[in-house]
Amino acid sequence: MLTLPFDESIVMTEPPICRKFSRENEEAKQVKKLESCAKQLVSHGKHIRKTPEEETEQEEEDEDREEEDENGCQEDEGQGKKMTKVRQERIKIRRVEANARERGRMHGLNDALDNLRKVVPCYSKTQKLSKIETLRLAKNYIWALSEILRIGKRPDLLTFVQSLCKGLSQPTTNLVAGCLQLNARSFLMSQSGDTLHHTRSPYTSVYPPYHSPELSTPPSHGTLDNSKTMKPYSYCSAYESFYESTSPECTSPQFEGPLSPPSMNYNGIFSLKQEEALDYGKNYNYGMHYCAMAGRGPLGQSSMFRLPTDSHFPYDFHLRSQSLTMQDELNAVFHN
DNA sequence: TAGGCCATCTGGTCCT
DNA sequence: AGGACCAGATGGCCTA
Repeated sequence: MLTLPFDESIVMTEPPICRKFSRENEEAKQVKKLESCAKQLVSHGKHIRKTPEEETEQEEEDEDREEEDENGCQEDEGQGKKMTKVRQERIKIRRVEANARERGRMHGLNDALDNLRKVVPCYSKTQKLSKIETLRLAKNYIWALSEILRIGKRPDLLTFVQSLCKGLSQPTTNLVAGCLQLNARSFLMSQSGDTLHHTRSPYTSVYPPYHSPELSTPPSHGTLDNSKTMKPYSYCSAYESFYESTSPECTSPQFEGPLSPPSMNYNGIFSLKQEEALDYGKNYNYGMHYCAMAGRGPLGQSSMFRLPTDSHFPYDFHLRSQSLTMQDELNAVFHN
């Protein structure tokens, strides 16, 4: 399905993700503490037995093992108390070790999730998608790309975004939308200010890197620059380019700081969640509204989705009057 | 303050 | 026996 070559070893061999938060530092401390505790317990329980009492315990333990071998169920009779003590200690040791392993396993799982976050079309180091939303978005992304391969044709912009956001929570839908838009801005800014004449199709910023000759290699999972390499993901570049020159006041911030997901009117411009797929005729209007507003938000990202549906978009007439031309241009760009 | 998200602990189960 | 995996319980943190 997904033909993008993906070398898991690249992911797996990358250095452990630097844990930035104090809580994680505390966690690391706790891990070390517990591990040292476990080692102490292990060494105490298995190796360091120099006192006569401990040697006695060891002997009794060995005897008990022999007795268990012979009589199976006599462990609690006779010298059961000391045995229980030793066994309880061993059980504690195993429990501590198992806890450490479980922590490590969950950290591995989280690292894998972090890697997954980096390859879905919405990535921020500072505001991560939740685990469940990451999985949902990844599933949608895979599905959408599979559909592209199956159909052999690039879908309509909004159809693609709808696919991405299907089943996501409203905040995540907002986040993805905002992320795409902001990334588009970053992408445009990186084009040396030449926002109207891309040297490559905006599709290269939307679809996986293998669609772009310049990005023909899989994302480098092992570098610290993943956010930069993934930033170009955007489906809105083409739309934005139409407004860039006429909206000098709109300078979307880089998608780095804590991103407060734009509040979105559910019935409004970018209402994607749990709705039936819009037909292509509607897509245009939705796309225009969304992107126009995204570019025109007087307060930047946080306001880009807030206009109610019945409010008059200031450039509505402009859009309508140019709709056909722009649609043609968009089609030319997106269906290159 | 309630709810969401998360990390951790824990016991059970399965596999080697 | 021991490790991996899983799911439930619990408590902390954060945000609306």
